[in-house]
Amino acid sequence: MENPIRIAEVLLPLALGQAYSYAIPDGMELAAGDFVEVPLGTRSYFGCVWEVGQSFGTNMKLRAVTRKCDAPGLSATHRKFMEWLSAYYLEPKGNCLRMVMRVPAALDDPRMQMAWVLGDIKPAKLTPQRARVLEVAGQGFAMKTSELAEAAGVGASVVKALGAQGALKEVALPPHQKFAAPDLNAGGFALNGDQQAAAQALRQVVAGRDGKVVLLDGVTGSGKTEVYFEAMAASLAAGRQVLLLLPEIALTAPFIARVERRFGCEAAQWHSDLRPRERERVWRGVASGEARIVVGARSALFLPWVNLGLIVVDEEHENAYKQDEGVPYHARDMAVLYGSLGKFPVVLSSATPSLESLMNVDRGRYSTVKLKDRHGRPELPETRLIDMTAEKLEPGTWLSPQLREATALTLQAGDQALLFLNRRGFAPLTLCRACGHRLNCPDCAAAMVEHRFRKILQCHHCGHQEPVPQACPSCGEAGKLTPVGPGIERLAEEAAQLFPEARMAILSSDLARGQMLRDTLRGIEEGEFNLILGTQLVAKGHHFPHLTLVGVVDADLALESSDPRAGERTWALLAQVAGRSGRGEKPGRALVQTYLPQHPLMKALARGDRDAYLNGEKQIREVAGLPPAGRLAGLVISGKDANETQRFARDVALAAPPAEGISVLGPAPAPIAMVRGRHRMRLLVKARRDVNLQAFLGAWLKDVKPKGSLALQLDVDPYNFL
DNA sequence: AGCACGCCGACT
DNA sequence: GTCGGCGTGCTC
Repeated sequence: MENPIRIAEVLLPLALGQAYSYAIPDGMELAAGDFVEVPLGTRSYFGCVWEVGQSFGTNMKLRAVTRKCDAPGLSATHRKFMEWLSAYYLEPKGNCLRMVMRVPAALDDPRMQMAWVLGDIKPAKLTPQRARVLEVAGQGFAMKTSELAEAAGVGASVVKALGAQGALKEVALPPHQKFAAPDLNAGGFALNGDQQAAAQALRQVVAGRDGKVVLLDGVTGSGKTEVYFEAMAASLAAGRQVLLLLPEIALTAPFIARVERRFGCEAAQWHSDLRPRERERVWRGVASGEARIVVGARSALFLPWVNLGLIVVDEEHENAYKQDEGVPYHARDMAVLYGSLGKFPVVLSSATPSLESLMNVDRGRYSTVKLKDRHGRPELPETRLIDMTAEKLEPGTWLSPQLREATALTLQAGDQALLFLNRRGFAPLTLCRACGHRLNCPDCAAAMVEHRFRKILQCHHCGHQEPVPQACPSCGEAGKLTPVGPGIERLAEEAAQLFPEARMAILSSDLARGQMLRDTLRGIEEGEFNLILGTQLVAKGHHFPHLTLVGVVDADLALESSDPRAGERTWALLAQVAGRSGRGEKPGRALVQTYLPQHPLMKALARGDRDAYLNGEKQIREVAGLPPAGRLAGLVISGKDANETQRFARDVALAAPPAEGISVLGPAPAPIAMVRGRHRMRLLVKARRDVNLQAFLGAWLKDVKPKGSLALQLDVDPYNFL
């Protein structure tokens, strides 16, 4: 009998469904969770030990683990989380692990990390690429080869060549700055009675350490933030890490400052546009347990937590929690799953909770804590519908006389008014009046949207842009192209004519970003502007204390989608926008322009009756077997050739095994039938809640192999019907 | 994800 | 006749 060989089952961050076996060399101690370096094919990869075992002389000759990384290993809970994630979304385990291992530099030995700064010598030949590298290096940050190359938009060889010439100098990176421990007494808030009771309830849940989920349900201005801060404090006091998830983190500087004031320490931030060095610092800080508070976007869930004690999901109803590329996961659902695996609580916070969460409360799976407005105001300000079917508007105008008059009076009174239209650009559609031709994206089945401020036509699906043509590209007639329908820029034109004296601010994601956006928001808060025009951006939690009138220009926009959650989303959006008004001293009101004044959603909105709307919506979903009463999975089949794509989609549909409680609908052209030159067909799987949807999908799709340009994308619990 | 191995068009 | 295009499939 030969000696047993010790074997490490190593999962690699690649699209692989299972771990690969490697021999553990003599003298190396490995445990499950450890990060290691292993050879694969001709290259070397970092991976994670999934299991260790031994084997008695098999005939398979194994390659050996090269190195054990210094980084702390992945916890058993986190590995279990990856297993569940993989099983739930039917995604290869390696792809799930990849979301954890997106920071390869964090696995390198920190002592070995070298970086470049500007050298003393000028390069012999100054090519444009080299100039860009030197410009980036001249900013004074020491950067690693790959970082510098990426920042300058050149290959790594350019950097290395400059290094060899002495134009760049190699230096050892300074150690990362440490994350300080929180000071829980740094900045407490005075809580009112309601808040104290709510905070106490959350503290008890945190003390329970058993994966409970609490829905914190209260309108804007009820102080949910201060309440969940107390839950975070309780978890921190117990020595654990806390994660605060936000739907998007681009605009949250003031919010982060608030977190840091409360806890007297730096909050680690995690989002997609962190600099590589900071990304590495946060990853290491979380892995070592030193970073105690992380405020992050959805992907922060996959940081290598060692001691996570609480996740707070702020604005839990937000669609931004759903990832649609790569592994299509929902961060709110995965936070709940992680909590149950790690036996720690999860707090879901919202002024307009998702039907999913409310139904989980009904079923007794979640508990709920409700907060009333601190100033005794009703949930929604006084809201009135404007029946647009009865209005006779001049062509090319979108503001009804009622809304115009109300806006004028508001401005006269020295107050602020907000006109909300959830559509970017000038006009969503451009037609030729001579021949009827419609300006479409060359690569997508979608109209080009005119952006007049930037003087371009842009496709909102692939980003393609071109200048606005003078003549129709189809019939050649000049001056006959006509914008059709309103966007926020066109509304701004109308408003500027109606209210020439107004100090107008326009808030749209493609017009204002970064510092400019922050300046505009501050200007609004300080009363510098009195007429605000905005898209979705204005619904997102900004505080506009002088706002007394909100006008919704087209309340029906979001309802037109084929998505089963269209109504729910419309409600959340309209309630949040309407709720912007009357947050200061003076009461506010909302005027809502709609062509569907008899729609149950509009009628409930006018009465400020959230429960009536939600109950109606729940019934609709129950009857139709739609989420959360039933379950869905979406399949998008795409390919370069229309016929081939259709045929494959039909074959896939026919291959579906019959199953009790499950129906496969389609194939039908996807709502956007072509994107980036790829034709798209869609299948929808509808399942009863009590059947195993994953087992069905797994059995169905295990033998389906898209060939050539064909691709199949599975989306369990789809949210965005594209 | 890479990277090698494969089979069809424009070149010395 | 080769060089190389990138489609397909494998990596412990």
